[in-house]
Amino acid sequence: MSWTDERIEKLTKMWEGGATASQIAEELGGVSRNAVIGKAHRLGLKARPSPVKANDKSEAPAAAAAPKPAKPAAPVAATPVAEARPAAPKPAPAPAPVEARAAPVAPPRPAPAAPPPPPASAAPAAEPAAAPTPRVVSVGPGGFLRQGPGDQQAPIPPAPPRRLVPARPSPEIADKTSLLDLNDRICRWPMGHPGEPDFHFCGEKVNPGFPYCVEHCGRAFQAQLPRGHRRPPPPMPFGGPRVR
DNA sequence: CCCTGATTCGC
DNA sequence: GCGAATCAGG
Repeated sequence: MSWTDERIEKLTKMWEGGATASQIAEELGGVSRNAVIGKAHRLGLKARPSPVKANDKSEAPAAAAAPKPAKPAAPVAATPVAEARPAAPKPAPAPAPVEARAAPVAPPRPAPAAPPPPPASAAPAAEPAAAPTPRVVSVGPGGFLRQGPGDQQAPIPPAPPRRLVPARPSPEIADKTSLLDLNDRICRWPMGHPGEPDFHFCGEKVNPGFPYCVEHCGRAFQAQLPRGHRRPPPPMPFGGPRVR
């Protein structure tokens, strides 16, 4: 396989869209993950959080004078990854006292409405939230509170009168198409994000011969328009790369 | 182990 | 330019 313009374009779009090299390689076909990464680098589109290069070294005056010119990362439009890296003042990581919060009894059902996607940077301003009385509290089955190490609360609270029952699907998704409901005849277009309480599938009758309904076939399979008058890419399944 | 991206280096 | 091999963190 060679890097045709179309393949390069697809690689670029997916890379900037946050797809992993493996996903891109699988999508393109005929190339390995390494090939995708290598090509991406040669194309100059780098700048993505690497698990191995997550460290930002603060001035390495020693022999580590990196000869790398540190490519300006090009005008990468919108990197969905929060890349807040001041790299300058790195105060000692606040030795946060044992993070402990008094865990309230978790409500057994999720919030009724799907939580809106969190902003790009989840918690930029680290809230102090210094609990004046750090206590280790955990919640055991049934919702009772376990005692913490320094916690000398006399008697063990009475056993919860409730008995544990299997979790039930929340009413929000009770009548929606779940993974187990999928078959060859219903549209498996994902709605929402996997893992979220109301994640489900489209569930419409499929466009015969396709895995999706007519509407979603239109999203999944698009005619390749001549260069120049292409429409902007439609939203990716799952709503695109997750913003964490 | 799996995954990830980065880098190297022979081709 | 290409990509397998390798590295290294999560």
